[in-house]
Amino acid sequence: MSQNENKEVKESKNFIQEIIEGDIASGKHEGRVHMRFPPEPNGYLHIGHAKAIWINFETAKQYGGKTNLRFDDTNPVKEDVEYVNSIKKDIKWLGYEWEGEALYTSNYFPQLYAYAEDLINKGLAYIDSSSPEEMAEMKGTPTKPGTASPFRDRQPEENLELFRKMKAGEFPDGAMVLRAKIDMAAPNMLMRDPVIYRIKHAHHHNTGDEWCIYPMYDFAHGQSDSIENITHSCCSLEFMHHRPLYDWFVEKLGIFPSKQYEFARMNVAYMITSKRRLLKLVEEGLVSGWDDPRMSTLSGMRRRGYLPQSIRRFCAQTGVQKRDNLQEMELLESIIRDDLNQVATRAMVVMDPLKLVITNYPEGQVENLPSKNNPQDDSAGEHMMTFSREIWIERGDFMIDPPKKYFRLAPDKHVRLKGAYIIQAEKYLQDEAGNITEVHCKYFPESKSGSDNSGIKVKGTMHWVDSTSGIPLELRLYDRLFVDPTPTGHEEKDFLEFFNKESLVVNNEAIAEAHLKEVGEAEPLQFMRKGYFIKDADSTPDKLVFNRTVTMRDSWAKMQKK
RNA sequence: UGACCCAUAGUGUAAUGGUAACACUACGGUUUUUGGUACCGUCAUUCUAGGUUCGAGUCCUAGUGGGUCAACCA
Repeated sequence: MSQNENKEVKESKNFIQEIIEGDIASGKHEGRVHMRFPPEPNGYLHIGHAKAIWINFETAKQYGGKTNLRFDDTNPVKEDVEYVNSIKKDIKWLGYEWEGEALYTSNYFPQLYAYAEDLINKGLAYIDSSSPEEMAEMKGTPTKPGTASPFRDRQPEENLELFRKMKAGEFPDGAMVLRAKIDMAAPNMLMRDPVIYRIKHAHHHNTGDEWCIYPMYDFAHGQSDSIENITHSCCSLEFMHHRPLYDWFVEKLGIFPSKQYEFARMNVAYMITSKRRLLKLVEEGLVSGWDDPRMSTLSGMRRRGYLPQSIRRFCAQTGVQKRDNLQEMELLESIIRDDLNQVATRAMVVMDPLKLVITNYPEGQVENLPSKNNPQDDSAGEHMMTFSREIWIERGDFMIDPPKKYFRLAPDKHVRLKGAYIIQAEKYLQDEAGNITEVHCKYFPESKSGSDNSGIKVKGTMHWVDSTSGIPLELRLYDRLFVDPTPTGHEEKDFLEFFNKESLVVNNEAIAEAHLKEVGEAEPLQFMRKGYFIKDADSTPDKLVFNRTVTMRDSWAKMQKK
């Protein structure tokens, strides 16, 4: 756990913690706390899942409890081992360890089948041979009660026989279903005799071809919680209406009484988490894949250079409650910058190079200057940079006719080259089009960084790269994927209309100090005055590629806009 | 024209019947060899109307507003 996580101790309790503390106080389950994270292996984990993972694992940990990882794999046509593996990888990356081995709802199919027969024998479930259309018709509407299926009064013996034949594979998909017999007039639509088993002659990623009938979510989830002796089953708000059903099965089956609690899922501005829409971005080639650094997936954020502890801190700071919420990106970015600031190795990279000649620096001379790896942390050490007569500076750092409060280089102005000398601009060269091609300066030898006795005071300090050792770079500059905070919140418009065409800008002009040749793939970097970056796996020995994680805060740019 | 859930600064989260707090954002300032970092300051009488109480953001009632529910998905 990071320093930053520890320094933000939260004393106030969320509603789930209060429930748990109440349960512990009353001696429920002997004070045991056992939770679970139950993803369906049908896609990649995203920022919304991170919140659910955080709630379950952190809360259990806080009360000395355990958290299971259970793959809720009751629908064979949607699921795949590829997703199982990526989900495990992402949870570990986030920094969590589940209790024992990963579990699968599909491993409980025999038990769930037995529960179903039990319900049939108790006269609480029946085989309905109606078509899906007929069933929908008889379901009613929220304001109009449903009507009973003509098969609702089938006797247990017949139901059992049909159910066994279903299991034996004697019927085609869709021929019939098993329904719980509850109340066709219930105000809660889910209590109007929900389907609990359906026929699917499909290959399952875990059970293969062993089964051709599969339980529905409602007949699997609560029971699986119960089988695992889960004490607190936390899920998002949209499952609220399922709770009465969850409790009904627990009661009628007489099994361990797990309890379900619902929290509001976390929404983040400018991000989408709908699997369908994320897939569309991938399919239409608007992003490079599920791990594109702009994606809200954990794999995308990892590649972007977000630290797992930053995501954890974000989850902690956004809280747990039952109201709809839209978190601002500014909070996430502020946390990411804060964490990266502590650990990122500093380097100098010029993104838009302009040649600068130091006219009074001896031709052919090259000196080595030390550069701190991290001013926040002396133990991070330092590395060497070369300095010579010709260096690269940022084009935006020189102006012929600067505005007020411009602290950078301009004719006759002084400025410090970070870690090197103070220079003063003397003249500049232009091409026919009027573009500045070169700036000529003089330097003050006695102003050397660390031993400055020049007495010159400067307002600005600039980054630079030496021409004798600088290396070319590819920079991938990422921005938010959408130009609207809620791209899916406009009924009239498709979310793709809000796609940010500038969400990726590739820069192939950048020149970096040679030290970057030595950095590893997971090493967070700060390109001074430019932002935080991370080396991308697309890098080759000839061409290093870096992803921009987040820009620096830039109060000058903000001032300029006004 | 049903049921259920929700309502506190721009955003998000606290305040457990007793002085509305914290973070982010925004704005202003100090420090600084990153216009970064760090630090200081400014910004709400809690959706509305009644009620209970010595006292209500908190409890009750009624409105208003938002969300969710009619897959052989999870």
